[in-house]
Amino acid sequence: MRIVTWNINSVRLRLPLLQRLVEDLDPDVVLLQETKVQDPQFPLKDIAKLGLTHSAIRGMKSYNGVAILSKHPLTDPDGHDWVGRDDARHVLATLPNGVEIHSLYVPAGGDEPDPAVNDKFRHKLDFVSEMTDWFPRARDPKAPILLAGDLNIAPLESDVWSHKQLLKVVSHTPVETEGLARAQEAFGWIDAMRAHTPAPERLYTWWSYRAKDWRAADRGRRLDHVWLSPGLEGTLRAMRVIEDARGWEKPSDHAPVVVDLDL
DNA sequence: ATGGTCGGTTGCCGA
Repeated sequence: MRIVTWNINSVRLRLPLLQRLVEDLDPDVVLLQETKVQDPQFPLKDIAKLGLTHSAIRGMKSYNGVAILSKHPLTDPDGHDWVGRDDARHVLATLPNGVEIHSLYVPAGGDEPDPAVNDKFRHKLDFVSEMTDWFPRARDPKAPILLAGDLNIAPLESDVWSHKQLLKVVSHTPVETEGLARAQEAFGWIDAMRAHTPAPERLYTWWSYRAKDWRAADRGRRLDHVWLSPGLEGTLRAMRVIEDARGWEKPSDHAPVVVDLDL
């Protein structure tokens, strides 16, 4: 089974790029983040033409928004609002093979990495903390669960272009990377991208729009992740970051990540 | 040290 996750940064603007991605990769399931559209306006009919006829979506006006798009039927769609905000950052659904899929968009956290003065950073830390507690309470790690999306944290030194220069930059500060490590440990999540491509090999999924030549500068960060529950241990067959998609016409600033699981 | 670019029921805000 092939699963793709992508922060698309507006699903309506980039529908042609989604079409190209689906034609190129023929995925069973696509997870999206930053769809930036309310549910009634989500382009489900166009996406069904690509063969992704089943969906679980949670959107809002202008900001955030997550989706699960699938060739196969989806049951028990749901979503959670951590930190008590109804802001469309999480959706989940179950595939016919029993695998539960979660699409997640963690708050970016603003510019100032100090929760005392920056409410966006406080929100990010609280969101990760509540999510950390939720999974062991609500789910059995032995169950087959995949969690993927834009976690907005690059945890390892080789997940960023310069560990030293980014230590005080939101996405790579110790309080964030330690929080993400706790979330991973609390449920026993397997970091599928790093299981396939171990550190210290360079592995990025995001390059700023502000660089004049993103490919040459290669100042990337691994903000997008695919996590597997212990119940899915041993199923990972392949993983690839579709870096070329960052160079397509009118690109998202995130590249898609594809995993193949033996299910 | 600074400013750089995107998207959205836009003229700022969030990323």
